[in-house]
Amino acid sequence: MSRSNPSESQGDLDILGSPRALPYSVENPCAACEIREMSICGVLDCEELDALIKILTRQTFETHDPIIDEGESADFVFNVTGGAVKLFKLLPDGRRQITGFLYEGDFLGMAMNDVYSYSAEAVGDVSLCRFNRRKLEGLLDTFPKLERRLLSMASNELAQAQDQMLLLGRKTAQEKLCSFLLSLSRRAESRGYDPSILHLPMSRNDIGDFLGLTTETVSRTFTNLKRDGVIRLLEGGRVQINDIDQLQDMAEGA
Amino acid sequence: MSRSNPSESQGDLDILGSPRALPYSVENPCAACEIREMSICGVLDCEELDALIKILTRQTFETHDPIIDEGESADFVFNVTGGAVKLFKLLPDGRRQITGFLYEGDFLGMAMNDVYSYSAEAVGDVSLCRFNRRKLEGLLDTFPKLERRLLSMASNELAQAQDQMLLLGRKTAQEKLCSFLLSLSRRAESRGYDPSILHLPMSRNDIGDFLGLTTETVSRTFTNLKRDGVIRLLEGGRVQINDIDQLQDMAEGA
DNA sequence: GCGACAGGTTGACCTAAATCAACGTGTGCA
DNA sequence: TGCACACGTTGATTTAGGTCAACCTGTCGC
Repeated sequence: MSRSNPSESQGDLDILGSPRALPYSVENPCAACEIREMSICGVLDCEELDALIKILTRQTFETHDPIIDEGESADFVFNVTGGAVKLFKLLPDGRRQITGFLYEGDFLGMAMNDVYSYSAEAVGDVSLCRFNRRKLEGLLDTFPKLERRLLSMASNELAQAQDQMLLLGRKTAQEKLCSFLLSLSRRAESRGYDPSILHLPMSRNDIGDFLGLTTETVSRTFTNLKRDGVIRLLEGGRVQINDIDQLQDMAEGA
Repeated sequence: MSRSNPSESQGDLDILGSPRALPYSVENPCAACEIREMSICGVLDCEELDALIKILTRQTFETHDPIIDEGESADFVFNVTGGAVKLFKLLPDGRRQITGFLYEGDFLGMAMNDVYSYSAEAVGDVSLCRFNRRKLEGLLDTFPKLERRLLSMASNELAQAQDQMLLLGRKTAQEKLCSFLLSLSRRAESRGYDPSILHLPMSRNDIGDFLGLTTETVSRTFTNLKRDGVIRLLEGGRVQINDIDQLQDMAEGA
């Protein structure tokens, strides 16, 4: 797929409803959306979803496709429905800081003014729901609980950002990598997956740019953790954690 | 003043109103509050402020007084009305990351769940308005514009946090310090002060813990900037910026 | 008036992580 | 079939910033 032309399909053309009489209108794919409960849409009920779907477009992206570019007019916000997305900021000479990875259910577009304050790119195959930002803001007046949900998401993101500052400013390479693996483990657990088997769709370079390290240091630190029996590298970019409590201690230098 | 007993005065006992017939109720000190416009209270009008003042307590603190402690039950949120506050997180071995400095007009308590996710301490003399969190949350239903304001503040804080991640993860000591001075300059300008004269109420050690550096490196970097004619150190912990454009370039490695 | 102490600066030296470099390995395309 | 390229690993060397130590200044309490 071309970088400049991700596939789009208008939500209201994308009729996937089953013939059974669902409690939702069959024209609304949101009703059947598997990740709805963990995303912003989770606070809305059936008829409210109809309002949401009118302002939504579905999109898909492949590895390295740009999703938004820092500095562009911030006309859209997104809901990740599948795959992983990286958010990053660049310095003029090309140094890059990844400020976060988003996975299914995550909302993209929280921290922004008129213009995107960071860029976003697909890590592997990604599917999104795209919303016109002005129209979504209009819905906030109609559905106060949507606003409440956004506020609580922003609050969580802020707490996460503070943890990341502690990591970037004060942790060693090993503590950084352990913290990263631990956060993936916690996320897996909260989504009902096995917390000891992690999927790492991103490259070593991406991990480095997230943790404030180089590719080489990330690779060496993985090797050390493997050697010390803390983790095992499985095929397919997966990692097995042998002792989560130990990892927790190592993440805090305890 | 004792660390454990900051002075308190109930807002509704603190009658400061002038005898003139103000458009506000004279019993409400918020009406005359100089920093109201830049804080959350700025969105409320006179009678709405009356609801706010019922749930507010004024407090003052001195240097090094703790204001909140990470892990404590998050029962209160605060509005800084004077002085500076530092927010920080600690690792078990004492390493510290300051995640932000708050000044007058700033809101303290955005990113939190049941429990404070960071600590806060006074930098110099501080005055605050303290709100019962549950009661303030109750007001959000009554005044939707208060909620909108909080969301936009959270959004700004998030953007700031992302800038700080770029700084901590990818900038050199000199770029870090220049970025810090530049952000103080921008804040001064936005508040109507001279952007080339900065007040630094915090210690070199605090600056180091904010920028992910040691005291010594901060001190040496100040010396270098002075030597290169970028800044001048004035008495009273103030700093004069000689060329803001140059500082801007140095902050981004351009 | 002075002794203790906190904060700041500077110097000498050290080290964690960066840089530079070589080399695998897998995958997709000619 | 093979070769170009992206990605990962490992080794040798460098370096930015940390650590350790000395010293200076101002100030606060006695």
